[in-house]
Amino acid sequence: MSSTERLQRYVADECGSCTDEDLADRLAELEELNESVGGSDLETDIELLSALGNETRYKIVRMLHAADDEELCVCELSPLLDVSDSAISHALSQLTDAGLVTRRKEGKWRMYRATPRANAVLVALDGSRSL
Amino acid sequence: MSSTERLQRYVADECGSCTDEDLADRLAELEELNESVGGSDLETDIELLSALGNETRYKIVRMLHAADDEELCVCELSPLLDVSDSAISHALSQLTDAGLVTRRKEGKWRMYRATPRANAVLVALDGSRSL
DNA sequence: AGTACACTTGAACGAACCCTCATATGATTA
DNA sequence: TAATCATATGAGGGTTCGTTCAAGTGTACT
Repeated sequence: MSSTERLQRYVADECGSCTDEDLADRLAELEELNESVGGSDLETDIELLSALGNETRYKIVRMLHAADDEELCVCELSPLLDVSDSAISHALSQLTDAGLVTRRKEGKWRMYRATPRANAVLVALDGSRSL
Repeated sequence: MSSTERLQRYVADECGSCTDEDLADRLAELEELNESVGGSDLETDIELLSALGNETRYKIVRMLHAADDEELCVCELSPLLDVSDSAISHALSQLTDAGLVTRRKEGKWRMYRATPRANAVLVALDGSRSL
């Protein structure tokens, strides 16, 4: 069964009848909704969201965000995360790739900072909690 | 090696010296950052983020968001997603659990709508893209 | 140069995920 | 009541993920 048959029945249900033309119109409308999805850089957004959607990585970004635009070094994150340094490093790499943190060398230490985009997403999460 | 030793060396590097007291102070500061993480309902946020961090589910929410607060029925989502109806249904359940969409029965059809929280997060993503 | 340190990177492995197929449910129609 | 339809739910299996361990950089100190 093609899935447009079901859509045709739905439009008929909605409007009383549904010619092939009506169906084509509806499909075009839906296609337009989908276009707007494409315009949003799907891959980048999903990389960002799935990077944040993990406890270790989320906690890291939260701490950097709470640090109020100050940098933190790996050795400051480590005591509060109960995973290995290696896991933290993997997490930070992924967060960097996703555009959520930036990295800077300071002697033998590595400093990390949340990006404006990371802050924006966290602010949105906080602000929408009670909606 | 306890990870606080490394932190102690870091604080010493930063400030010239680091007594056990200085270290304890620093740890307390970091602990405070972590408290603010706890205040953000970690589990709920992560459920939301990881729900959105998948192509099928992200596309669904994007379409519902683009539909401008109108409902869409499963049969309208289906033609534009190249996965099975079953996969779409699984996706919608997970999105419902995560608080990103709401479900309503209309005869034999099920209507879905993006929640205010879903809209807020997508707006934040769009608004922060160029930062 | 050699050692210690602060991470980073790659391999590996169990756990979690995301899909499909088969089956169930609840509503509508014949 | 039986059949059909729209969707949901459960089981299964291949794939991806997240962590740890082991080994690799690059920097600083001796």
